[in-house]
Amino acid sequence: MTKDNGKKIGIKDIALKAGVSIGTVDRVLHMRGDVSAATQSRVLAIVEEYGYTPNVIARTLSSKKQLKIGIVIPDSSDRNPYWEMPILGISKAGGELSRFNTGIIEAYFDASVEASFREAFDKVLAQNPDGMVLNPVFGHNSLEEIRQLDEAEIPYVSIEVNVEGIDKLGHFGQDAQQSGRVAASLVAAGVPELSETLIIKQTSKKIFSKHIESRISGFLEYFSESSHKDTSLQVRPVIVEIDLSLKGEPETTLQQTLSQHPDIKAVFIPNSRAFLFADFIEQHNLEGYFVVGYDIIDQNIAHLEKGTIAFLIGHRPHVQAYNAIMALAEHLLSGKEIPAVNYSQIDIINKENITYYKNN
Amino acid sequence: MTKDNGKKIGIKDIALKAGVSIGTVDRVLHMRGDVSAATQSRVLAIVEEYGYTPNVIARTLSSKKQLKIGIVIPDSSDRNPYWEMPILGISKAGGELSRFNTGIIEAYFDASVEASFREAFDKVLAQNPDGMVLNPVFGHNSLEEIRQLDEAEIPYVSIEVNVEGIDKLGHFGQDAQQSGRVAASLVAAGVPELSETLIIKQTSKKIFSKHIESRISGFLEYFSESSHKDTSLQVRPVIVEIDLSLKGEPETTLQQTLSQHPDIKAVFIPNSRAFLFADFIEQHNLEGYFVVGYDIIDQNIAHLEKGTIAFLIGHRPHVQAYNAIMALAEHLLSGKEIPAVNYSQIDIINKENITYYKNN
DNA sequence: ATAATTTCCGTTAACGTACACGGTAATTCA
DNA sequence: TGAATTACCGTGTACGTTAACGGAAATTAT
Repeated sequence: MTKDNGKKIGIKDIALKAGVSIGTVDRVLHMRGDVSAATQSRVLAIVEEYGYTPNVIARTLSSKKQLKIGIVIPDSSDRNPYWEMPILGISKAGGELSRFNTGIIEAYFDASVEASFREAFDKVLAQNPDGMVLNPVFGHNSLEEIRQLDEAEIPYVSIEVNVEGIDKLGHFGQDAQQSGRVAASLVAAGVPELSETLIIKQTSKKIFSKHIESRISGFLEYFSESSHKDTSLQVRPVIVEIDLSLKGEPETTLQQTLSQHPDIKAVFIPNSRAFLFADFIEQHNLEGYFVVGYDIIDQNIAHLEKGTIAFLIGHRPHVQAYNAIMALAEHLLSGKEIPAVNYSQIDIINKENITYYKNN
Repeated sequence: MTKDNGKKIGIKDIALKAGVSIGTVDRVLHMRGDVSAATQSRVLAIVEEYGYTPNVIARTLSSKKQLKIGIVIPDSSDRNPYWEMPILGISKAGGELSRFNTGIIEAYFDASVEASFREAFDKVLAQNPDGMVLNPVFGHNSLEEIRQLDEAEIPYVSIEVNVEGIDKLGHFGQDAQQSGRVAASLVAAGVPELSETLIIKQTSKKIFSKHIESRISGFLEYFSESSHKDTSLQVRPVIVEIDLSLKGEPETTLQQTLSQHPDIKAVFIPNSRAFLFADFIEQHNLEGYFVVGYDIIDQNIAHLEKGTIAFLIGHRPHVQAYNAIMALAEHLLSGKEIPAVNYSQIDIINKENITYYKNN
């Protein structure tokens, strides 16, 4: 299709071939008008034929205005330490992009207060970003804000939460269902005589936590499959919901549940709070629970190293954020397409390989 | 230390502050001489004071000569499909670096023929690379070649095999000992009543396979630790060595070993040939072996999905190659330091999470 | 003392792109 | 028909750096 005779073609070459000046080529390339239909098509034909792509380096050097990428994600100062992770990816991306004269505008919101999302969103939008990265934890409730981007023709990508029906360039997240299956496979391999399995959910009306449900669904799906039918009969999920905002929780519910279900051997916690259960069994000197949780945060790491948690599932939130930003930047800088769905890897982590997952 | 009043300083600003022309600044920056000691120190003082770092973008655009990074690694057309993996990382790095006007010169050698290393090495060296990435599988036997780099003052990094005593900028590899421990931890968790464990080595006199030994060492170490003393008594490693170049192997040795040791439940294969054992037990309709192997190559993936292999350990050879090249490029382009040792993550892979490890 | 070198340094043209600014035709208006 | 638009396009400068070129001053040689 495109001619690939060695060198890549430049705006100057196009001008030469089309018999016009580089100014004219620039005008058609940027659709700034003032070009006759004839020359325009002539230039475009050459662009097409030689597969011209702008030299990002030269463009960066020339362009005085810096590209701005806005980011709206939950605050890590929140009680949930999970939100610290994407920030690492943001810094990394910011560092690499700074030399391309593109800056990052970040604003954080309280994931438990819906109004704070709008606030952070507007704050970023006010600075006229050229593109945005969102973690729309409130899902469809934030549609009104997101629509503004469509109107202003600001391209955006989402991370973590995939909201259907919005006009995003792409989504960067996890395959939650599959990660539940991974957790299940570890339980299946690690607990020889499976009986009751405890699954702990967290009550939270606000946040869009579809992926928590998907993880559980994947977990149960695994055992319901033909190849594990023999074990599935014995899995007997015990699903409890705990409202951490209540005083005395999770103590009360855990104590009650464990005494009522003495056969529980495996515990699956489909969110980043596995350490709470681990804290509990540690304080009560309980043993013999095979605990599988999510996310590489300090509290979980500590228990992994002590052996209270057997496995953690990770999905690289920092890489998700990094990839989202870089993909958006590449799109903005050189028009590269972004795949609709970008799932990150599902990592299996235990005491022995945690070391190399810690700081990146 | 360095002044950070907003804008980053440029060569022009330095010239202004020092009361000289940009030509002079450029001369001291590049140590091209023809500058009096007085002005030189004056310029350097300002460079120091304002923490000047060259603009890589402008440099790339200006510099007519392209940077060349040489790569010498084993050939993937060899019988060992493992060597295909780093190549993926090389292509990725090559793509990203092409816009910085830096090219990659690759040469492959036969990992079973020592002379071929010298050949590939010389081929790359003849093209005067500005830096090199080596996989010195023959270890100290290649010292003679590597010394040439020191003499020619060509910086280099190593991947996979860490040869002591050479003046490399850094090494990109795996913590083989620790990955053996990871394998052991999976066996410990997955096989309830451990007894004899088969460890299969491959005879090979040529290649520098220290890491294979380290993997085994890590594997055994895990069970010998206090916390697993109870099980360790039963692990009883059965280590066999197979020479694949012999006719009838590995069939003969495997058949013999398995019949002699009926108690074997777990099999640890510290190289990428786990699929050979899996092929064997599949053909003979054997069951009940918990197989842990290395490397995400097609043959292993197939068995992972069928269940013949329980777990694979991965260490991202493509990322290693990618990181090595990028670090070297950053060093060459902007003088960034390279850590002495860079270990990649140790991935635990089973049937459920293999999907997202396949194509990257 | 004059010529021939050195030593030291400034000027300038790239690199590929962006964009403001003029300028020349063709067209329309009076 | 002459003036005022409009449509279209070229020129020039800038971005930060590299590096060739050349020129003035200082030094050495004759």
